[in-house]
Amino acid sequence: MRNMNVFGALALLLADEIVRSASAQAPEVGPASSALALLHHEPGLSIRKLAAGVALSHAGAVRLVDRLVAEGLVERRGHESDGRARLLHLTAAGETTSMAVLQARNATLARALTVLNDDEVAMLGSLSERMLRALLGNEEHAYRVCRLCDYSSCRCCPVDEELGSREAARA
Amino acid sequence: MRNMNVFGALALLLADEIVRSASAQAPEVGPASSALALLHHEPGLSIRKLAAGVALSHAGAVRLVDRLVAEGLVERRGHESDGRARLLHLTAAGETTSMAVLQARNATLARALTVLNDDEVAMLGSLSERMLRALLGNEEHAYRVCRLCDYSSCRCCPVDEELGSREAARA
DNA sequence: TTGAAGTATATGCTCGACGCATATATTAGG
DNA sequence: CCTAATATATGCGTCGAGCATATACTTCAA
Repeated sequence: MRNMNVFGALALLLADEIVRSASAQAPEVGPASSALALLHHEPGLSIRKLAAGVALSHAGAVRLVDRLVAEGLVERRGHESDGRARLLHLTAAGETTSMAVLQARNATLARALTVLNDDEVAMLGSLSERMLRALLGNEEHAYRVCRLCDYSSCRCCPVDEELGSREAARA
Repeated sequence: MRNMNVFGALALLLADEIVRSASAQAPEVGPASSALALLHHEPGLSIRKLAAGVALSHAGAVRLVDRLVAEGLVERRGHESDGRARLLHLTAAGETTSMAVLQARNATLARALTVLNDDEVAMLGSLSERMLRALLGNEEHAYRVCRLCDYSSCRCCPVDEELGSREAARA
């Protein structure tokens, strides 16, 4: 019970600090930093998917993109075959800001792990991966979970693997 | 690097789910659930301390308490010697709601730990405690970190211990 | 080919939570 | 007592969010 409480408190502390440090690099607090990170990972995202990834209503996502476009960080491009769709892309400035967001998140996590040695980090990673896989929901949920992840440094993302293996299990 | 990413994603997932499940028991989303949990742990809290605990401005905390009072969950009592201060207390209904909030948080955490055996939970707790102590800031920060903790089931709270040992080290 | 239903995005409107600055009440110190 | 400090409350404006609806486009069927 005490272990559970301690772990829960750490999760809250870390998540707060991750979100805080990440959004300090974005033009506004809230979901903007997640949006920039998601667009870095998956350029050409639609508004709908973005809305799911940042846990906003569709209208909220439209307004968020409006603001990011006004800031010069994002641009709406037309879809070549579907005239309704807009492909969201980061501008050069958006890429820079997005990298700063990811960097801030990584620094926060790295700071937390400094008190552990390599073996302990590996152990923590292993335990975390099992919990992560067990708690993972559908694809929309996966978007939200990885909304601030640094994909470029995450080989064999367990979230993707887990979704893939479930898909395979259904066949 | 992969371990770090996985751990960070898990922290985000867990914190989101903890906050979501806890605030589902409160009359509104946002800091209300934290306020109820904090008041359960420390009856007679002042508005100022509450504001720090839920990361709100002073004015925001006043309005939050206004709403909780209107819901019949909290009451403002006068301080016996200081006429300025108000002692915040949970009503009977507030206690009930607060217990539901803590219960929801505990259930979420328990669900995450089901994939680990006892030894692994102990290991996770040990690693978490070291990170928690290292990342802990001042007393206000401690209030925020423990804002959803179930103190009644957390013997020897490492946050209190850590703050105490630092105090002792200064003497 | 045309019309209805479905999908993707955008907007009008309103609400409500928040913060800043300020006001009120009370205490403490000189 | 008078001033400064402390604890709480309020006037006011801002802004992000959601609901409902509008617009644009695609798909499918008759």
